[in-house]
Order: sequence, then structure tokens, then C-alpha cells
Amino acid sequence: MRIKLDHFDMVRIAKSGQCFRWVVEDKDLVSLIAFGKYLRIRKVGDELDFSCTGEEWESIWADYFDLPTDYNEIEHKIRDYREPHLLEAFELGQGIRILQQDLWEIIVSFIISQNNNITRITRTIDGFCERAGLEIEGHPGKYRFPNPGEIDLDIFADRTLGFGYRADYLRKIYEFGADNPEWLSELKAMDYKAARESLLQRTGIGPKVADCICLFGLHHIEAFPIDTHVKQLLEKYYAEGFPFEFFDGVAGIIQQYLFYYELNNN
DNA sequence: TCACAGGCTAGAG
DNA sequence: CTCTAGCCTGTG
Repeated sequence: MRIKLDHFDMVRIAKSGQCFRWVVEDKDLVSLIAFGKYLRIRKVGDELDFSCTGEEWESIWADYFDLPTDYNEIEHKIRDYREPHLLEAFELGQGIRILQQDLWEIIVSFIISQNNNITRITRTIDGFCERAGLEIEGHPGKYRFPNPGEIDLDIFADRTLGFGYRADYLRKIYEFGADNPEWLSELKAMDYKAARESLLQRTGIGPKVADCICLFGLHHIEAFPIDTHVKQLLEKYYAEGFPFEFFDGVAGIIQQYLFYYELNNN
């Protein structure tokens, strides 16, 4: 499946912190695992070659890569605001999209991410998937993310996987997910505020993780997760307050550019 | 040795 | 309600 896409920079997306199972093989080749599938993206001139059929593209990947969202509109809004730091952040992060990832994978991944660093988060998630052992057909050595009810909860007693104190939260969320199979679809039907409240009921999910799940797992692009980096950046560049009113409804996308700039330009 | 990493829980005040 | 010690663990 070969296609030309605007506002799509696969290397920047891979390094944007929203996904933990993307691998930059080289500047023209990225591989990823999502929705139980293994996908490779290769840059060929000004086009992108995806290792899937057109049918699969339509049914899975077009939504996953957030093609329905108009990033030209976002760009215009940013340019209209005419604020130097945001413009600089946008230039550096241009091509980043907010992926529409699998909700369960996002819930679990961002519980693991708390008070943690990217290196260990990635290693832990990879190790977890490998230990769960759900191999992807046709791709030996590649493992999909385990859904509720698909794993032995004793896996969280294994300290070598690096869950740390989050192991107990993970065991509980897998238990809850298996006991409440309707929860995920209910979350998807809720608006941002209601979904956030429901997520906050779960042990191990606080305000920051809940907002990450809303933004990356439910595509509520008004969600604005505030972690230590964003907190610092807000104090540094927006001491008088971030213009949430101007970016009403899309603040989460703006946050991605600011976050990416903060991590890649310091 | 010590602070910190894309925070949260539980308990105190 | 707000505040914060303690938490697993790898890294610099």
C-alpha cells in the first residue's frame, strides 16, 4: 500500500512519546506493532510504503494514523496565534499526529509510564508482551499486546520485568477489565469529562495518566496531560497562563508540539 | 550517594 | 479540602 501523506513524519511520531511499540530502524524505515498486527513503513521518495493491503489500510490503519483529523486546520490555528515559542515548537514537531491507538493498550502502557523513564517503559512493555507470548501470525518473535483475560495474573509478580510498584495496579486493572468486559465500550461512548472521571476510579490512574488515556486512547484532543515536563514548560513560557480558550477543543495536539520541543530541543 | 524519571496512593492535618 | 512520604528501579 503506497500513498502520499501530508502532516506525517513517522520518525517524529515514533519519538513523540505517545507510542511505545514503534521502532525507528533507520531514517527511512519504521516498524510498529498495533492492533495485533506488525507493520512496516518505508519512505520511498515523497511517498510512504505501508506493508499492508489497501483493504487493511481502510479498515485499520487510516484511522490509527488519525487521517480523519484535519491537521491543516490545526496548523492555521497555530499560525494565527502568532506566538514565537509555539511557532518554533510547531516547526520542530511538524508531522506529528495524535494516533488513535488501542484503548486497552494505552490504559496499561500509561499506568506503566508513571514516575518512569522512556527507556524502562519501552523495555517493560516489550518484556511484558513477550512474556505473555501472544505471537503475531507470520511474524515470529513479534508479540501483540495482551487483552484482559488473556494472561495469567501471576506475571505481575515477576520483578524482573521492571513493573516496580506499578505491578499491583496492573494486576488490578487486568482483573477489573476481565470482570467488566463492557467497560471499554462504555468509556468510548462517554465524553471527555465523564471518561476522565471513570478512569480516575481505577487504582493506579491519577489525573495525568487519565488525561493521557483520554488523549491517546480515546482521541479526546481537548485533553491536556500535565506531566513534569509540561509543568516546567508552562511555567517557563506561559507564566501568565496557557491560552486554553484560543485552542479550545484541540489543546491536546498543541501540547504534543510543546512537549516534543521540550524533549528534543534542550 | 543522590536526584530524578511523562505520578499515584494513602494517611495526616 | 490540601499536602506529602513512600514507592520499584535504572541511570547519570
